[in-house]
Amino acid sequence: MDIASRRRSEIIQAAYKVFSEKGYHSTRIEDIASELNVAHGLFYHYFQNKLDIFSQIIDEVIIRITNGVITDAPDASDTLGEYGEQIQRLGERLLDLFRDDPHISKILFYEALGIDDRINQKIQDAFDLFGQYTGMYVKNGVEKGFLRPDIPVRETALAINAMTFEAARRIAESKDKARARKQWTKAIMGLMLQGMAEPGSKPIDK
Amino acid sequence: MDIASRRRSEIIQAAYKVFSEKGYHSTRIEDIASELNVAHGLFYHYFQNKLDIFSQIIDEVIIRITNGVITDAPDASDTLGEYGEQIQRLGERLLDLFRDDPHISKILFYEALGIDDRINQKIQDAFDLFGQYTGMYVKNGVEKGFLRPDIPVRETALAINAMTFEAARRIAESKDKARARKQWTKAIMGLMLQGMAEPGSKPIDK
Amino acid sequence: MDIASRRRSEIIQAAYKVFSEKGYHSTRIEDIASELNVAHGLFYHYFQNKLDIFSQIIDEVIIRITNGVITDAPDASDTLGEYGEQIQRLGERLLDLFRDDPHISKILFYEALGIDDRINQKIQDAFDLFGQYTGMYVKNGVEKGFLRPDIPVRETALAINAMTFEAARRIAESKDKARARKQWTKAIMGLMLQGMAEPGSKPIDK
Amino acid sequence: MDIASRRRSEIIQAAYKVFSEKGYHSTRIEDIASELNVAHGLFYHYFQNKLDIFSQIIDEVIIRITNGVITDAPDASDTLGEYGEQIQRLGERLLDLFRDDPHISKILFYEALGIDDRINQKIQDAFDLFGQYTGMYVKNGVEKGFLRPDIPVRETALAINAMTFEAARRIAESKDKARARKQWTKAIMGLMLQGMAEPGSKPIDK
DNA sequence: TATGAATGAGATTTCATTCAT
DNA sequence: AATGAATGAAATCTCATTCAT
Repeated sequence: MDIASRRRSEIIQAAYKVFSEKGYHSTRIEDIASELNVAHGLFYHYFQNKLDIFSQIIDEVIIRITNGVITDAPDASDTLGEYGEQIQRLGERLLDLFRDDPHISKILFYEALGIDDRINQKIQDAFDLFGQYTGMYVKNGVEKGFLRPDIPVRETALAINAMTFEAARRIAESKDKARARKQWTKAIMGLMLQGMAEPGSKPIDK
Repeated sequence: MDIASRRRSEIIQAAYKVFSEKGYHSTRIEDIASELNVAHGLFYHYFQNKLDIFSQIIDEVIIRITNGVITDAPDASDTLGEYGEQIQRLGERLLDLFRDDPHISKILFYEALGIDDRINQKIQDAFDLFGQYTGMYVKNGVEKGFLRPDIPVRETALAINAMTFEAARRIAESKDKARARKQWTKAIMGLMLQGMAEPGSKPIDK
Repeated sequence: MDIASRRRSEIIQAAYKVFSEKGYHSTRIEDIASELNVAHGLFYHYFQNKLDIFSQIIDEVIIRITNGVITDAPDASDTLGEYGEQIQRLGERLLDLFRDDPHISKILFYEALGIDDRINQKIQDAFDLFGQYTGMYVKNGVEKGFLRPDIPVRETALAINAMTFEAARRIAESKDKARARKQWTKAIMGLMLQGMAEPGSKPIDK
Repeated sequence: MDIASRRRSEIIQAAYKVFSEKGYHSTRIEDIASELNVAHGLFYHYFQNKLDIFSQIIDEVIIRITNGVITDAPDASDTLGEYGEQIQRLGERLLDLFRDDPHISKILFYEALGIDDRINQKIQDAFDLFGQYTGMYVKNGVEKGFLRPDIPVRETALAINAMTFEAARRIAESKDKARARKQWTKAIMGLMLQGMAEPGSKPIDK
């Protein structure tokens, strides 16, 4: 890797840290530069402007999540049991990502929105993509017959993701992360596989 | 209502609109003032500064949601059937709120975070409160015996809320809102009451 | 005194107080008005603008000092003894004025200068007038033969005044005002009548 | 001297000039900048804000006076004659300072007071220090026996300083500065060493 | 590649003053 | 006479961006 590329990623690293700590608007180019003990003018040798680097950082974060999470083939499971294992692995990988990089949560959920329409769209697109991916799992389960056929696939997938991201955010902020993770996994897996109802209790027919 | 109070709410209305459209940082005091055809100096007769009014708007939004949603006694249901109805009413009221005021979604989910730590905290607190409220429903169900006793109450409650707010946001952005709402309701109610599993399919024991 | 005149002097009183406490630039018209529990718009029924009232206050202060101090005929004393008594009475009257109104010192020495050229000039003129008045005493003493004939009258008079105003300012700020006043009187009278030299000590001839 | 330091002192020089001409409040940052044909934003690279630079200027002025005036050892004189010479040198050095820099008088006596409490205090402290210094001279004279033992040291010292600063101010404003200086020196030295009384005239006993 | 001095647009905020009621 | 809502000029300060070195 040449010097320029190294510098470039150093700046990205520094910016990533500062953005996630202070937020986009409170971060001055100077803050990023002084994080590296470098003149702030140098910044503009590597990036167009402030939004440019932020946008790239968001891209990277999204790619990181995408690559980290999307690995299994969604049609690999043939039984509810396999499905459960598969979906849990999926969630675990996501939680690992957030655990290993505490900035991800802050920048993605708190600092990235409301800055720029294109960034909003990017994030929106990413969540849509995750939704589609989760949706493929659900669809597979329905087609294979181990998930209810009347499930609204897209909305259910997005709901699962919403729960999962909420879990990631909450675990990141919790004291006892190990315990929080266990509880959240149980809660989400429970809702997905069984629902909350005590077997035997019957809802009224509608 | 005297002139001052009227002006005050006019300014809040205008600010609410502009903030939700342009976001906090892109909104200039001038934008709010010119929305009312008023000198921008007038703003400072009624509010300390830009953050002050934004903070008050967030307060109002939170109060509106709280009042709109929290009405039923969480221990009113005695059967899974009643519980289902009750929880659905709850969700419907929330969706009504978001449907009736399109700005609410934009300002709450896209523009409010990352502006100021106190605002972040306020929103965090509100979501925690909603979580506790939902948690009381779940707890009631567990105690009455129609919900599984091994549910992690707090996390499940937060998961339910996460799904519900995701639904609200998605419906607000959807074209066919009526249909979206129906699908989302079905998805969430399905996850909560039944889970996704096709009855008969058995997960592996763990 | 009619209502209008009463209001007018109420406002002057309030303004005098606030100006002397906060200084000209830090005083808002609102501060003056709220001191009287009156709408700030009312101010402009009685005064042209902020500088107008400040200028009038300075006028009043100067008149007060002038009237309070300038009473004796400067040529009334015929001996050094009478002169000493006369000049001491003069100083005492000035110190009384400053003692009875603690604001005078603050507004005159700390807050009035550097606001406006015309105000500077006014104060300058007043001090010149006091200098001329003191100068008449000195001149009388020289002419009557009990003061040294080689005294530079104008400068000596201004020097005496400078000491006296310094005394006034310092006494106003001192804890034990009675003692401070005694010491200052002794110091100034001593310099004027005797100088500091121990009789017997002779300066080198020049 | 590097570019930054040079610029820094250029700005101080320009500010010093403009402040002394227009006063603190009438001086806009823009005025200082345009004095140097420089963008006003540059100001903020070198100084925190307007008060910051003014405060530094006052510091410098005080240091300049202190260094320029306080040089002799106050206990160096053993006779009234030596004392007279010493004290005159002291005054001359002060007058030289004010003569060589016409701004000093304007900024110190007209523009610096009433701006900010900390600045007021600074000036107050400086005058107190000068008072103590002069007081050491007086004390030395009393101890050596060539000054009257009943002199109130502190007040007399402050009175001497008050006269001297009044002299400095008046000379700065006079047309014929050389003559004014001669007269003032004579007046002050006369008061200090001899008093005004014609030898032979006796004050009444008290 | 690196520096950091310099620029200047732009936003917030203050508050003296006006004026309709 | 009294009110206080409304105006808008003006000033401070910030900081992304440029560019000469």
